[in-house]
Amino acid sequence: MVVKSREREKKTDRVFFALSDATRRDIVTQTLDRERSVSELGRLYPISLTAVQKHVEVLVDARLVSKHRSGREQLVRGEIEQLRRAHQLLDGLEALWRARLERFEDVLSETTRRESE
Amino acid sequence: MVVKSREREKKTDRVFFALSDATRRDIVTQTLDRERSVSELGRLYPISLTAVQKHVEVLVDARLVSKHRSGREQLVRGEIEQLRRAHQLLDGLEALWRARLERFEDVLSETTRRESE
DNA sequence: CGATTTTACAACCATATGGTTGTAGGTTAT
DNA sequence: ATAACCTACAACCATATGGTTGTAAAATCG
Repeated sequence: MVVKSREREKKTDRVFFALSDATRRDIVTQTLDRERSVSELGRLYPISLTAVQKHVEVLVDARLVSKHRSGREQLVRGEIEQLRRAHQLLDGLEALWRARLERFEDVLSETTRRESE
Repeated sequence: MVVKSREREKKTDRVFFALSDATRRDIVTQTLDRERSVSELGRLYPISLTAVQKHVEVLVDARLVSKHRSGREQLVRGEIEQLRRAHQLLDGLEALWRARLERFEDVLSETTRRESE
């Protein structure tokens, strides 16, 4: 049985929500490739550094990136685990759809068989 | 080259945003399995029917479900295409991460080779 | 026909979101 | 040392979100 604790659902909410903004998706892209400082990220987008900082915080809360300080810089690194969870969730939904498709195909072949009798 | 039109990005925003709410994810689950009327969905959750209607609208805008009228009922059906797009986007991100991992492993094996010399 | 079901939609409300500017405190470089 | 750089955070603002209740109009049932 699939367990859906409220806590787990909220975590999933945060992951999908974090990915629902193009700037944040790009930050994930950049930081999965290699670590970037917050100010480096700030130079990539036409918004204030504060806005970028907030986007990074949303991603940290969703565990899609992690931060660690190095001198005066805060380095951001993309993390894979929650992406995998989201991936699995989508897999589950697609499996449901395939099951529906198969039932539909069964009915169709039944009908075809009867028609050819 | 990956083309990122603003229109496409907004579409992606809507898909991930629609999936960032547990009730909406459940509606997708239910309607991928089989069609459900809006009122039928309304009975599944501890919120008003109006709230459920709004959730369905968000999902329709994201093209994660479609609606068609049958008599007085509005039937909702889960759609697979946008789920697949989201799936592919996650695949792309995971591929980036794997590339980073491989570069890291290369450096590591270089180091190991030198150490054993 | 009259009652019930199902949907639609407006109006309202509290809170969240995504952006801004301004202030300030560490860290590094010249 | 002092200037430049990087980050943190408060305060503010407009709009979006997720919920509510209430009203009303089709469609179906008995």
